Amino acid sequence: MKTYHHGNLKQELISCAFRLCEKYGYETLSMRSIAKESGVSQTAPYRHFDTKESLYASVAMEGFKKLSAATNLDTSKKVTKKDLVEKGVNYINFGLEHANTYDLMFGTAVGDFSNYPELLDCANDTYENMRLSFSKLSNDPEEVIAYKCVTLWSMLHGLVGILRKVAIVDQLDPEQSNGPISSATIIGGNLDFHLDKVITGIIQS
Amino acid sequence: MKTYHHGNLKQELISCAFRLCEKYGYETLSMRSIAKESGVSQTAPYRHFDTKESLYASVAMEGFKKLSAATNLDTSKKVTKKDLVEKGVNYINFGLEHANTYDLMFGTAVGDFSNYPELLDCANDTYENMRLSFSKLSNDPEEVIAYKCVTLWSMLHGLVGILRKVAIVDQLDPEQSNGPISSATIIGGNLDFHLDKVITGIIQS
DNA sequence: ACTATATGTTTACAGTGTCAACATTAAAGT
DNA sequence: ACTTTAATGTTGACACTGTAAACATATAGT
Repeated sequence: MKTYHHGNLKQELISCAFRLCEKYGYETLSMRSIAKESGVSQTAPYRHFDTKESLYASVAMEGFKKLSAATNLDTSKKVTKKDLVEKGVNYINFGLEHANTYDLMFGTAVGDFSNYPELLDCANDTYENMRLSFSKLSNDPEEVIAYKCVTLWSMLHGLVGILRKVAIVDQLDPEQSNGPISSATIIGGNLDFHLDKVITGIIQS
Repeated sequence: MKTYHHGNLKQELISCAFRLCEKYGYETLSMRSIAKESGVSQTAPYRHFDTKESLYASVAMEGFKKLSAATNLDTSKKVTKKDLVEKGVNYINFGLEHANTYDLMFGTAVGDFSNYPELLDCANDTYENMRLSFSKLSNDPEEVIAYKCVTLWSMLHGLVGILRKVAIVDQLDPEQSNGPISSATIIGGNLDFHLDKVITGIIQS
């Protein structure tokens, strides 16, 4: 049966947008297409989202929740280097497997997170957990922990970028051995090993 | 005097787009506005660029040229750690000062660089120079050098991201001392120091 | 039951990328 | 030098976009 009021449109729009984003990238998203996909009139979404950006913000938030779920450690228990490496691998994999969503989360689609406090909270959650993890791992003073967090997160975030678009290197000539070496060749099959090395370095720094 | 044929429209369009991109971000760019700004009809750009993306590609290329100019070392001379740090600082500063252009270069605006070989070359130039720099600095085998490059570039690229949008941390509660520490506080005023530490770590790895 | 509010629809507007048809000029071939 | 051709420009059109305004209907609070 079809009612005038949808009942759960907001959530439907978000998950619909999320789905489309994952598949085709956020740049191809349109308010109208999402509305149509949700079986509702073109402008219905505007009862729930002031602007397209605010829809983006909601989708990004979903992304951060999933990212947190994949990377957050249980900081009430003991934390080991191995834990960190494992979660680091998860981070990279999230970035690669949900590339389109990752772009939405870390790109320019949502201009200023502080306009969306809930999004800001979710986004911070990842960092905060990382901070706690590091503080469980050692007795470093606060600034050192912050330094290590920033370093690790930069590393992970940068690596996702490099391994994708910035993997210019791979596009060059993957088989030619005298050219620059493919980052995927180095890292691709050895992500664990690579991250272990990187994280070890950070911990000891 | 005003001639029917512009004479140098292609270059004009690129530099016009570049200017507008720097100021307002690539997302606000439109073919039509660029055409108008260049004093030419709406569809004139299509004589020089098949699609908007291909204009983006040209603008991104300009960006990579400037980035290279700011970061590339003279690899015919001796290379020191200090050189690397200096260029690393330049990289970060480029990312922060030309944030909008940086987004265009490393975001999703240009889907696949391999469709624009010249762009690909320019983009690779940065990495290639970094590779040469590292190889001048030590006698590491090729894979190790590649590893170090990837690590450093990830670090730099990630740091730019973190220090901008991803500086969620800073947006939280900048003055509250028990909250997460501001990445800008840690890094902002001490970029040289931070990078020195990071690069030292990478070199020794 | 009555009213206010939340949630939907229709219609409309200005702006977008891009295509097709046409106009003008510069370049190339004779 | 004259003609043909290709390069470069303009006009007009189309389907699509974000989003505002006016209107319709259902739900919640009194």
